[in-house]
Amino acid sequence: MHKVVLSLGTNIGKKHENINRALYLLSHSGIRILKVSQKITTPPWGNWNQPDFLNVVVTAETTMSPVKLLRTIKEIERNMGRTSGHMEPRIIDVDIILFDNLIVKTDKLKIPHPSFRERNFVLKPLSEIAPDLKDPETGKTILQLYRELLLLPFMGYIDTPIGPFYVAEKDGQVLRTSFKNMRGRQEYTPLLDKLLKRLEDYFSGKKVDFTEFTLNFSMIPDTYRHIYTVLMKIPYGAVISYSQLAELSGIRKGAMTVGNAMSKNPFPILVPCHRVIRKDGKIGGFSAGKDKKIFLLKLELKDSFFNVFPKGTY
DNA sequence: TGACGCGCACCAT
DNA sequence: ATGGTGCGCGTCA
Repeated sequence: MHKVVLSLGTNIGKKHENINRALYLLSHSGIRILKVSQKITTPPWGNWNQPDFLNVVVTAETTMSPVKLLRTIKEIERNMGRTSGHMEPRIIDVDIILFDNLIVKTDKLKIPHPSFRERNFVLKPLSEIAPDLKDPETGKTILQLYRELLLLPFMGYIDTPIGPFYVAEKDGQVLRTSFKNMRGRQEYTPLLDKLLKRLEDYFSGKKVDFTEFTLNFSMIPDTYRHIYTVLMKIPYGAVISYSQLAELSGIRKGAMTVGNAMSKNPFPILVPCHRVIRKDGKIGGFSAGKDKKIFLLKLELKDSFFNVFPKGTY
């Protein structure tokens, strides 16, 4: 007999009935439900333009293998009318969170669920029904993981034409932005919500001013912080060279310092390092890839991009 | 603590 | 291509 943890979610139709129906189907498919958590309502994450979710977590027993369990779950989802894909509204979604102490990492199946440690709607209810259960990957108990989750910065993202863009918040300030995946509590706050909507506007080509957001500069060296502050005064659609920015910041012969500061910019887009270009008219580097810098400059400069960067300069 | 060496999304030669 | 440049960081005493 294997002990498993499943997470169920729904955000279409009669949500309580969907959950109950899924539990009924599971329990008649060779999965013995042991404990069912409270149902909790969770705002959508990832794509917020959809209804709230209703979630529960269950502990259960089964003799099935992980792959067989996954197939059974997918079949139940299909039978209940699930058609939509990832990050879309769905009538039912069942995830395998834990399976004994097993660690599985294949394309089709990942156990433990790769992001369950960042999800309140899993850890909170699970810490009520199985606080002492251990995560085989970290060796920590569910209760420990839940306590740690509460200390994690809030994190969200939007899909942009140049890939996902991540933002994190701590104590009402923007902690980081990034084109790379970030760890954090997968939940929106009013601040993240507002920021992501502004970013959506920005990526759709609107002129957006991000200076209303307070950035957390606490772990940033003074010189870099100063350079970032000066750079934030360079408006949308304008560009400046590394050496000019150094001069504006009062650092003589500081082009390299500026380059270093740009390469470590913790707030891409909000601190507009993409507006800093080489003195010889070339584009210069960008941590997330030069193609992204070119996209952002085209976005801001529109047609005049080709005047500022004639053929062969990038 | 402080000095030293290294590396860097640059720049002028 | 090459070497000067400022700064932060890791290392060593």
